[in-house]
Amino acid sequence: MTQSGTEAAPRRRQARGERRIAELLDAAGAVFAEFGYSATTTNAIAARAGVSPGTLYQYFPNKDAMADALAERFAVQLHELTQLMLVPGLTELPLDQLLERVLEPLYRFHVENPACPVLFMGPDVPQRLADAHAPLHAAMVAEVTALIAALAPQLSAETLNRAAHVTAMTFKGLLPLIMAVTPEERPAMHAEVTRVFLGYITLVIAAPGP
Amino acid sequence: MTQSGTEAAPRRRQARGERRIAELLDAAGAVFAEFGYSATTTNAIAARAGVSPGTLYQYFPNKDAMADALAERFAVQLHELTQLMLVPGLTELPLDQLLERVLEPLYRFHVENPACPVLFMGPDVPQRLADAHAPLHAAMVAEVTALIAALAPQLSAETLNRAAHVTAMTFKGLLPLIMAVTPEERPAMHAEVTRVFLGYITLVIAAPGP
DNA sequence: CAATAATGCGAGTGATAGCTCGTGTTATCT
DNA sequence: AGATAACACGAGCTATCACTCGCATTATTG
Repeated sequence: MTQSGTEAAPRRRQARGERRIAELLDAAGAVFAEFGYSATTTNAIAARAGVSPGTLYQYFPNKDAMADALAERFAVQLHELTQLMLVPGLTELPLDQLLERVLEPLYRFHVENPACPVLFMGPDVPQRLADAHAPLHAAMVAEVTALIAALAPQLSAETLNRAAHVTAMTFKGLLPLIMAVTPEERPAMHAEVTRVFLGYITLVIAAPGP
Repeated sequence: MTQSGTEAAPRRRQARGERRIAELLDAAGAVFAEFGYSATTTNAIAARAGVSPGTLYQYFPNKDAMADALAERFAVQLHELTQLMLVPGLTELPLDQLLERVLEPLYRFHVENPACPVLFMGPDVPQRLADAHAPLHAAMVAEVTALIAALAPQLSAETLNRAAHVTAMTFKGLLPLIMAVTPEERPAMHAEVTRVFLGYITLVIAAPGP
């Protein structure tokens, strides 16, 4: 007990270490996206990052911690993206333009980060990771609920909530389709997918109140 | 070479063996649905079926073969289901009734067979299994294409095809939502999900021709 | 320029899971 | 009944993978 017995080691991190962490997370994202969670080996992540397994374990205590850190990074980025989307007057726009504004950045983010859906929606992620995703999903549903509520004030809270859930899951379900097509086909597919939301939300708005 | 050198062993299977195979596939379905493909252990499947690992390997050469056999069983059942759905005069029905007729059996099948989406859509299934799924998906898209074509004859083949793909993926994406809710909530969720298709197909039909 | 600490390596270790094999049991055939 | 073959067992083999450890290298501190 030289200074403070219970306190953890200070571990002053150098700039090189921070870079390594980012590189390792990038590599983990690439490998998770390609093979899924369970089938991804830590040695493969280390190799993809161009470092040895030992180096990986200097920065992350285990495989789960890598997934957690990556998921946390995605959660932060998605939160920032959402804040940018929700500009005042958004609900004043025509529905098709509103949808375009909301959906386009989300599509782009997931296309650029294919590991995100793997970690948040994969069937073989550890339970704790799925739990960590719950608040993020809940926040997304809450945003959608607020949007639909502004467009269809006559609906009950329960109806709104169900519509928001369905909207969110429709988005998640159609993501693979957008990610799968070639970049040339993407705009057309993107437009077609947006029409799913246009059709559904139109119906929701037109529904009679309680 | 007692009888025929190249011919494989005849292996006359007893009724008990057939039952075991079915039990093992049922158990595999339950465990795959619960843990995903990679995280499922063959010992867990054997334990769930109430037999020893050795017995499992008497009927299946390896884990992949189990998934293949299970997927094949699903494919056959889905094909039969589809044939039952496509009765003459189906496209004469009002759109909401048509959708109900088509979607309800599909929902029920997947709720009763949760391993089906895991094997056909999971991110960690072996490549060969994903390939095996391609023709099934293509058949489904072809059926949907034919249905939409009957409803909207003015559309080009390319437009029809894209709409069918989007419809199929929307279905796949919304499946987890239906499977996740409690049986009491299921009818309401079911109806809400059907509205997604109603809204989208309405838009597709209303689109101008080329 | 030491001294100290962070970074980096990669062969090696322990545990896990797919799979085997020798043996025993049950069913079918003559 | 006896012979043959399918069925069943479960301890154990082997390959794989998450993870470790001792040591070398590079950066920061005084």
